[in-house]
Amino acid sequence: MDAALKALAEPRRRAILKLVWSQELPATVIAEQFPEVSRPAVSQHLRVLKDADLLVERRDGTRRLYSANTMTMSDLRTFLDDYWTSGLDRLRDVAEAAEQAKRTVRSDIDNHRPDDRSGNTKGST
Amino acid sequence: MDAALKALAEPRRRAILKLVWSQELPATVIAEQFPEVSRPAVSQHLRVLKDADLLVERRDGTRRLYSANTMTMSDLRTFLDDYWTSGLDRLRDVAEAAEQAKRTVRSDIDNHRPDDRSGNTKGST
DNA sequence: CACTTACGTAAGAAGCTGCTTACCTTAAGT
DNA sequence: ACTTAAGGTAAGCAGCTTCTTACGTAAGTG
Repeated sequence: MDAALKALAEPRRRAILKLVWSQELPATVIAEQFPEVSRPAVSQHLRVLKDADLLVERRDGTRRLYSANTMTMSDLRTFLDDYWTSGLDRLRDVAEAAEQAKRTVRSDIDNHRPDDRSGNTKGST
Repeated sequence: MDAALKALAEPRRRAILKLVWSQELPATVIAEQFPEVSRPAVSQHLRVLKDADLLVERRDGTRRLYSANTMTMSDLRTFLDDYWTSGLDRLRDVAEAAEQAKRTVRSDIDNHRPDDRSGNTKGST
């Protein structure tokens, strides 16, 4: 799912996916829609999309027919939906931490530095 | 909108966004949830999210309170939805091109090379 | 006013991405 | 068998991302 989002972040890949959204197309034809870049470039995009499960490849002789895996798209929608609604519990936790931080700074600095998140106080020189 | 997708492609940014999904949090508290990376790193992520309009920043004294702009998220959902359903017309075009390509190759090669999309047939040595 | 907290920005290192050219393989045609 | 079409893979490069450290600045506190 993570891969799908990353794949879609690339405009060219979105364009490719759009192309094969409603029907199968052979790699060459897809590549021809993008005269800006070389065929191998498109081929690589196709691989990324396929790896992200957004594309399905079907062999026909020497040709590779690609078509969008629309299911992954709807899965993605669900995923995003889920993503934000989930984990609201631990947020409560964080919210409290925020409040705490606000009122305990004075006493907090007494034993540790909130800003110094890394433990290495490496003395330069 | 493009920016929003790119911003969400980064796992860390998704995590940050999730954190401020239901309430405002000051930058420091957000940063504290990610001990893996430095505070500036988180600050930079916050900027990207803000630029993508996924975050809203509010000043309170020396603090910056961040909260998710949920509207952008729903806009994004709409955008994605739209994206795939739109442009189905020109696809018809491409589909036909595909068929054409299939049956006119023989005569097509007679006047041009389909694979040689770049015009430079630079003779090496 | 001095000090500290909160937080952004600058500059540079390291790694990832997308592109290109060159090459290789597989399936058809003849 | 030879040739061509289709298309993936390899290697390398340029540019973008992400991270780090160091620094700068605005707002409170004594």
